[in-house]
Amino acid sequence: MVNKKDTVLSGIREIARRAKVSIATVDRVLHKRTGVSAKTKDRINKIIADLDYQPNLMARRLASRKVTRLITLIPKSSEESSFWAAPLKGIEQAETELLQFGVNVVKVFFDQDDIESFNKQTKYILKNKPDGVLLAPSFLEQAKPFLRQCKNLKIPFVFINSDIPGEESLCYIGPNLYKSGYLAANLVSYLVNKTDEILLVHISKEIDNHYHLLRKEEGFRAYFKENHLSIKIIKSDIRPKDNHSVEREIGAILSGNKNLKLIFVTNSRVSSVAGYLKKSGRDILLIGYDYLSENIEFLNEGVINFLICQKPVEQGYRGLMALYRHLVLKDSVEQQYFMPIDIITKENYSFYRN
Amino acid sequence: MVNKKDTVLSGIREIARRAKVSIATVDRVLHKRTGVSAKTKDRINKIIADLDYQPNLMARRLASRKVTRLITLIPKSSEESSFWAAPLKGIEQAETELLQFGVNVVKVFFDQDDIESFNKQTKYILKNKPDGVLLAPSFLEQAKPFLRQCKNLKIPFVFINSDIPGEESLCYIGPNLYKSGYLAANLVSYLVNKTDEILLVHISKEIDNHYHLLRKEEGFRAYFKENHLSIKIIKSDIRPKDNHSVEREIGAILSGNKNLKLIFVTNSRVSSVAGYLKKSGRDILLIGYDYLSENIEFLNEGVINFLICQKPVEQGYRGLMALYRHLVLKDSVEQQYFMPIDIITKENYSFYRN
DNA sequence: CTGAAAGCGCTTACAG
DNA sequence: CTGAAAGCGCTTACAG
Repeated sequence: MVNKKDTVLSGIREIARRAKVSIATVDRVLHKRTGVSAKTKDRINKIIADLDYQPNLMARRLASRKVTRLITLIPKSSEESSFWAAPLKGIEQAETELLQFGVNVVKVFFDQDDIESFNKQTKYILKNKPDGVLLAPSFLEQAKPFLRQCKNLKIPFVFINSDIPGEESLCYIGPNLYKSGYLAANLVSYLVNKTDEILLVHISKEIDNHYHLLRKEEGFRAYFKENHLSIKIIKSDIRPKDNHSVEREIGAILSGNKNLKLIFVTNSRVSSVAGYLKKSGRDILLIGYDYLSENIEFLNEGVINFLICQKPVEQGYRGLMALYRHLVLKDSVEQQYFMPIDIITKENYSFYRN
Repeated sequence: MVNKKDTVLSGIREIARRAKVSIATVDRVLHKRTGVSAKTKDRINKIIADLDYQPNLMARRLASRKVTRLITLIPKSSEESSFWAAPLKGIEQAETELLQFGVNVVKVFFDQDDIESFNKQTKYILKNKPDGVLLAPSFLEQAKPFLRQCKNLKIPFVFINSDIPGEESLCYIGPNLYKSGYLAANLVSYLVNKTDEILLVHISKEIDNHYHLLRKEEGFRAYFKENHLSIKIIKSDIRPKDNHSVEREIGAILSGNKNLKLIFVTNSRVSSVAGYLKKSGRDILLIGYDYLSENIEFLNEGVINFLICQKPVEQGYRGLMALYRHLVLKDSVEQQYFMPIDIITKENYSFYRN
C-alpha cells in the first residue's frame, strides 16, 4: 500500500525531501552556516521543528573529520599530597571515553609551591590555542591575566576544585567550601560537649593565597554561631616544611591545652596531625579532608575519625565532559556544579568510589 | 613519496588488505561467525592482534540494524514509600543514553504487597524473551523458578537493591546490607554513652520475607559485639497498616522506656517514627534510611539526625548499563558492585546527588 | 545560493 | 568458504 514515494525517510534526508532541497542545504542550516537564502532557511527550520529532528550523533561523528583540542592544567601530585592524582584519574577516564568522539586532550601540570611553573604552563596553553581549557586556579592573581587572554581568544575554560567567581568561566565544578566547613562543624557538634575546647588547623605554605582554607573556616565558625554553641575554638596556622615540623607545632599546642577534645584540619594534610596523635597516644578526636592512602591508613587505625571527601575523581571527569558538551554537543552546562560532601569513616571507606 | 599502495588504511580495511581477503571475511572472524576456513581465520586473528585493532563503535552501530531488547522489573513506587522512584529514574537515564545504541527498554512493575503481581510480570517477561532482564528480587521464593527459566533460555539477569547469592546473576548492584548496618552502629557509637539504651525498629508488612532488614540488623549488632560495647538494644518489629499504627506502637514502646537515647529504623519508613517524635516532643536521636522527600523534611527539621543512603538512582542506571556492556560491548562485568554507604545530614543533603 | 557525489568504518544480504 | 556492492545518516570538498 505504501509506495516508494510515500515512504518516510529518516533524518536529514526526510527534511530535504519535504523542503525540496538537497541534503547539503539542510546541513548548512543545521550548522548555521552561511550561504542559504533567508527564505529556504526559514522553510527548513520550520520542518526541523515540526519533525523534532534529533541528529544522529554517531553518523555525525563518523562523517566529520573535526577534532576538538582540550588542554588541562592542574597541580602535579606531589610527595606531600597525592590529592591531585584523583582529578587526573577522572580526566583520563573522560579522555578515554571522548577519544571516539574526536576529542584530543593534552595534560599539563604545575607545581603548587612554584608560581613560575604555573605561569610557564599558561603561556604554553596560549601558544597552542586549544578549543577549551580545564584548570585548577590555585594561584588566583596569576590566573587572572591568563583568563583574560582566554576570553579574548574566545577559549572557554572550566574551573575545578576551587572557583574564582566573576571570571566568566563556562562552569565551576567542585566543593562549596563554606558549606563543607559548615558540615564539619555539624559533625563536631555531635562529638563534643558545650564546654569542650577544639582546635582548628590550617596547614599550607601558601595560606594567605589559599582563600580555599579560609572559606572553610568561615563556614565552620558560622555553624556554631548560628546554632548558639559556645564551644571554644583555638586556631593554628602551620606553614610546614615537612610532616616533622607539623608534628612539632601540634605537639607544642597540645601541651599547652590539656583539655582539647577534637582537632579539625582544613585540608588533606590531616595525616601529619594523625602521625603526632598516634605517637603521643593522646585520645583526641580528629576530622580532616580527602581520601588519600595516608589518611585512610589512619582512619583505619582509628586515629582519624572522619574524613570529608568531595569526589576529586569526578571533578576531573565532569570538568572535561562539561567542555565536550559545550563545544561539541552545544548543550548548555550549569554554571556551578557543587560536589556532594561525603562523610567517610572506618566503616564505609572501602565502599567509597569517587 | 608515499604512493597510494603503501598508504595505511584504517580498521577492517587494513586488516583485509594485509590478509588478502575481503572485508566481509574479516567481519566474519571479528564476530566469530562460521564460514571461514581455519587457515584464513588464524591469519586474520594474528593480524588483528598485531594491529591491536579496536573496532569503531560508532560505525558499527550505524551500520547494524540490530536492536537489543531489555526488560526491567522493579516494585512500583507507592504511597507508603517513594523509594522506587529513584531506581526508576536511573533506569530512564540509562534508557535515554542507550537509545542511540540500539537498546530498547521495556519497564514493568509489581506491587511489593502482592506476590501475585510479581508472578504475573515474570510470566510476561518469559513470554517476551528479551535479551536481558534487570530485576529487584524482593520475593525470594517466587523469583527462583523465574530465574531458572531465564537460565534455560540463556537470558542474563542482573539484581539491584537486594541480592540472591548463588543464582548466577550477571551481577548484583546494591548495598552491602551487613556493612550498612555495621556503619549505622559505628555512628551510634559516637552518639550515645556506654550505659544508654537504644531501640532498633523494623517496619514492614513482610518482615519474615525481608532477609534485607535482618541482614542490616546482624551487621548493626555485630559492631557492638566486636567493639565490646554493651549498649542495651531493644528491638521492635512493626507490621503497619499505616503511619498512624506505627506511631501508636512507637508511642507504647517509648512510654515503657523512659531512658531511650536513640532509635535506629532499618529502612526508609523512618519518617513515620519521626512523625511521632515530632508530635510527642521527645528528644531522641533518630537514624534511618533513604533520601525520600518525607525523610528529608524531618532531617531538615532536626527530627531525623542521620539518613543512610545508597544511591538508588545509580543502582538503576548501572544495572541497565551492566546488561548493555555484557550484551553489546561483550565487556566483562564485576559480579558484585556494592554502592557506597552515604551519610546524609541536615547540612549536606542539598548536595547529595544520587 | 544550491546540489551531486564521495566517503567515514562498519554490517548485511546476495551471489557464486 | 569467499567477495562485490549497497547502505547506515551524516559531512565535506567541489562544481556551478
